[in-house]
Amino acid sequence: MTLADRQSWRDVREVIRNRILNSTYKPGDKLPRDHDIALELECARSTVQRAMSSLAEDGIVERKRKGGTIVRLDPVTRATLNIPITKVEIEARGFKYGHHLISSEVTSAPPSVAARFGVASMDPAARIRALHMAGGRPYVLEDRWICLKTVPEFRDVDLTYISANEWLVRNRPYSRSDVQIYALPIQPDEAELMEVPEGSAMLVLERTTWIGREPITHVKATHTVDYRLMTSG
Amino acid sequence: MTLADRQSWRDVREVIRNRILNSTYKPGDKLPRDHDIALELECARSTVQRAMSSLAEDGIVERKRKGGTIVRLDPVTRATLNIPITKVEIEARGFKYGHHLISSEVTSAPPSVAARFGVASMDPAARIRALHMAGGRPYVLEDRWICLKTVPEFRDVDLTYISANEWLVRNRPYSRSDVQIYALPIQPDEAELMEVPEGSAMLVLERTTWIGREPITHVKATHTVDYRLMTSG
DNA sequence: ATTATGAATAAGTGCGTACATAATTTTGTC
DNA sequence: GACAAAATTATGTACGCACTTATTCATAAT
Repeated sequence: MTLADRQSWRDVREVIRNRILNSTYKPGDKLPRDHDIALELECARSTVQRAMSSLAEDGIVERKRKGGTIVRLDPVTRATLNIPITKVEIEARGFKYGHHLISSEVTSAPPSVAARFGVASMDPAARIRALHMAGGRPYVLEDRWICLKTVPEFRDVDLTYISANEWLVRNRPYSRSDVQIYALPIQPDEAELMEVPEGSAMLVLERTTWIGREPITHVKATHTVDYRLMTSG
Repeated sequence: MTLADRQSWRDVREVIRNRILNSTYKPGDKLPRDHDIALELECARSTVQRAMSSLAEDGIVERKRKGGTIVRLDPVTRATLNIPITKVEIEARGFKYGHHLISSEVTSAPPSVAARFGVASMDPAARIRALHMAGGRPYVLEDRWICLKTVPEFRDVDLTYISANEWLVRNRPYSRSDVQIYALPIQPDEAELMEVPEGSAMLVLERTTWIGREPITHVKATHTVDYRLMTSG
């Protein structure tokens, strides 16, 4: 199967992907060397290289120096989530954004939070509890810890004007983040804030972010009952 | 800041990323052309190109032909989920995998399912309900629809030996998938199966997969109460 | 039999050039 | 001034070569 003329590395990727899909190459099989595929498809090795590294990124094949390329034995679904700034998300859905500060204090972070950052202590820390509103209705309840050693300027931010969420993302971009997603019955005090029945099943996203090795913030975001995280790709 | 000698495109990416992090380039700013960055960092344009397209994939910058490269105004957190075959996931956690078929029938798929595939009808369809066990305890309850027009061989699969999940992923790789994640209180009949109190908050993953434009399968997977989806990157 | 040593191999990276493609800006025409 | 055509520009892709690096495999030394 020779590709006629003008081709992009995406075409090469499709050819290889199709061979995996139709079992020309089966899970565990070793693929020909980049060089040979290049000869067969009449393109440069660098084009094959680009296609193959894309397939590797997608979790479809595994590549090892000298070992060559093999079709993954245990294919994984790689789904990419886009998590926007809450305000942007709400406005994109056509609702008016609102923000209520529930509490703000400087205190000592519990070990469970420090553990998320992989440090023994992250004191002093700011704890912010806030409610993001969409069209006047509760949308996300966030419980946030901020490492004041890493972000000392945060002490001077007026949270009545801008949410901690937005201030941080606009002023303190992170270099690494970790996300956990789970379901949780809502606590009695939170049920009132979120205007849902006690014990409702809520989707919770916990995000932890670092700049380099320094902790920035850890946030537990509890979403409305009907909230859905979506991916496409 | 000139890079000394041997450098990989990852180094170039880090230089640019750091400039964005420390606000040398601010959200909305236009970056220099690849060519100029290449001159400054003393490398080839193709190296800059590789670094830049990686930053674009990560959602940090946006690139347009002629328009140049700009720092994204609304930074998004791109989190990549790895969703393995359930059996592999359970065994990776050190539990013995078990699989119980609850029901299997050939029927007509409801409109809500067909709608997920973006088709008017996907008949005939197989509906499989099954429970995946980890160390003898319920782990995932799956409610699956399979398009028999796309996957006719599925009629002959003996589901007492292999789960629909595993058979499909090993025999019918997909080319496109869509994932939705949400929280849901468990239904009374499902509570008994999953051995949890009625109304417990469950994490649900719905996955829809296609091969080309043809529907393959849609599955609603309800996870154990303490289940956490994790991402790192 | 076990462990160093080293040759061979296949992917990873870098470079420079050429051309393709899309979008913007300039120019030309009415 | 409005609109279409053409020049310009920055990213996208392709290619071939050279070199690097990790890993395997065969061989030699212990």
